[in-house]
Amino acid sequence: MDAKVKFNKFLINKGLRQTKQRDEIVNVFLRLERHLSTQELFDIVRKKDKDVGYATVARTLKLLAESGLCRVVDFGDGVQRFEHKYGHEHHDHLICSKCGKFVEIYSKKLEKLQEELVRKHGYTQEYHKLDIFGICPRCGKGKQVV
Amino acid sequence: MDAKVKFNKFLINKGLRQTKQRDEIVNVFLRLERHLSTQELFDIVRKKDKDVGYATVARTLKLLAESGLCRVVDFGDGVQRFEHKYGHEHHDHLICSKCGKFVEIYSKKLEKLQEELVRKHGYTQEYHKLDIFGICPRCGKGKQVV
DNA sequence: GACTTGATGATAACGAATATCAATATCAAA
DNA sequence: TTTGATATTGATATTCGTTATCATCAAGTC
Repeated sequence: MDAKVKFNKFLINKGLRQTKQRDEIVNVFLRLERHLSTQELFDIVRKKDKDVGYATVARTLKLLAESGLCRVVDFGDGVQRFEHKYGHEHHDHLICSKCGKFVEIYSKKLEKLQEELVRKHGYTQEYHKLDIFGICPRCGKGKQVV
Repeated sequence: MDAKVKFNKFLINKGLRQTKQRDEIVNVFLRLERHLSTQELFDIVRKKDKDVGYATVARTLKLLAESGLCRVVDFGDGVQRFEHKYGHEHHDHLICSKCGKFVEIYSKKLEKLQEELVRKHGYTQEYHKLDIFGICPRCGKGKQVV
């Protein structure tokens, strides 16, 4: 199912309305394949349409998360960022602590191990969040031979 | 080396001073083997001594983190919490998303796998943070048979 | 004991997320 | 199509944890 369709179904299911602003915001978000903060998305949307407020962008991102189209990522800098989720494989992040550049990482083995650990403690996993911080090749160049 | 001694060495190394307030705050923190927010630690310290301000507790926790005695944990609720690090094995967290109860988890295999992943991308790992959210046995009881 | 300079406490400033509210738009029903 | 109940909106106020400010105080050196 198309992501946009899924969102609209979500709205109807919740008794919410489809509006011009929500359409615009969701369209822009879905088109951009990257992590965005509320402010960043607001700035982009605002360039096309002066009639969209910050609050509406924030509210719509919340709805997008609720609907399963995106998820919140929090690298601990106090800013919530949102990334695509629907139609995207789960992944974790490897973040350069110097320049902030990150890559998405995934390992089936890792996931399985985590699941095992959870079961061992009697928990039922809902989701997890693995952020690895390190130095990227570019930032580490010339620093050491390892 | 005793944790307290290590902290005092850290202070001297940085050209900082040992004060009554820092002593008190560090003592209380080291005695309590649990995660604490600035506010929580402040409340506890304040009960013993009315002459310690919130700002000093916040500043001291920052120093404790810098000195390697504690680390910041952030479960994404907007509050920084601090946990012991010195003399404690590295571990990750398995958190109940219903009641907030958590257990510390550790797996050597998991750590190794992560290290491999990092190397594969040409990064040099500094640290990582794995939080798994799920339902704890108590909260999940009677809900489903799985 | 005096002096240099870091430390302190109270509180202001900050920043992001969220709440508020009057005006407006949606959409189902008439 | 018009209407009306109510969800939505934009601007902004509020909230809340963290951080900065600054006059006063105290640690540690001489």
